[in-house]
Amino acid sequence: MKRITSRLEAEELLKTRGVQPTSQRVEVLYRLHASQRHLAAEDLHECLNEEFTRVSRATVYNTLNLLKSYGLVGAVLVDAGRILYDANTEPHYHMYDVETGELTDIGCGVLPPEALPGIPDDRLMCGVDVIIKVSKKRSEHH
Amino acid sequence: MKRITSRLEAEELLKTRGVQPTSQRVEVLYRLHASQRHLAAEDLHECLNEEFTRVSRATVYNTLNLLKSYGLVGAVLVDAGRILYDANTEPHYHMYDVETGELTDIGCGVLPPEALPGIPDDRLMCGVDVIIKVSKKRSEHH
DNA sequence: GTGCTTGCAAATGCTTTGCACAAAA
DNA sequence: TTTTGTGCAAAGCATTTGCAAGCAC
Repeated sequence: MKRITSRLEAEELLKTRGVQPTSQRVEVLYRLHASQRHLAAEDLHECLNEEFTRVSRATVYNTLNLLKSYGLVGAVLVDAGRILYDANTEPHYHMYDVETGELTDIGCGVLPPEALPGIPDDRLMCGVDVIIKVSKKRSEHH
Repeated sequence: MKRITSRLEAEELLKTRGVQPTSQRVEVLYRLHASQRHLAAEDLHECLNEEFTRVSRATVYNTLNLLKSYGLVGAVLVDAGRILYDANTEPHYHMYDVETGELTDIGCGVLPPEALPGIPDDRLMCGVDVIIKVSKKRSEHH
């Protein structure tokens, strides 16, 4: 995937998609790419206000929703009530470590999304979310 | 999949798994199977109190968590902050209609979970959640 | 000046928790 | 009697929303 490495690139990307590149949007998009990880809105809010920047919580949430609606970021659901955002917008899968909470990308090379089973003719696939849950040892009750 | 069709069967199932079959647990498990759909805790709470039964909200939530921890029900995340429960505990995928919110099971016949890509040697796969998002028409910005 | 953006604080919505009461082992 | 389960109301948390102030074109 093409990862953004500067604020300038982020700005360019926003422009080419017709999104007004405000400083907050540039910053959110840039930081998500820079982090190389999957971040919750709250993580981003913290990390943005650590340094110079000052972006409100509401703007972080709104910006992430906006970016998502333009397909500029991806969203992953692992826990209920917690959205993780992903700079990688190409089709791919996720590996979620149940014990550590670690979330890693897995390329979908060997298993392209088109290979997935039976979508009705009158529907268009508009995304596939795959989360492979793993752990070090099998969890068994008692 | 083996679908439970009576409260007696639900009770038996709980017993065989070592879960004390209280009337509330039997009822929750039975109703989830009977509904043939994916239900949120809130849906179940409503549907349980429509008829004779009287089960508190907390008990519905606690019971669903308990059943899930015993692998007796499955949980599906489509929206953030909303867990849908699934009587079908066999490996399978889900088709989620982005427009209607409809969630349908898809068998994983043509694509067994074991076929999924690169899980590290030191990890055991303990589940795969696949959600295929579909819509009638492709959503595009402007 | 008009229209989009931002920030704050309040509201929302789903889920969890603490604690007292009830039931079962 | 000791353990386990239930119900209520309150708390928790992530996210959304309403509205006023700020910017940009």
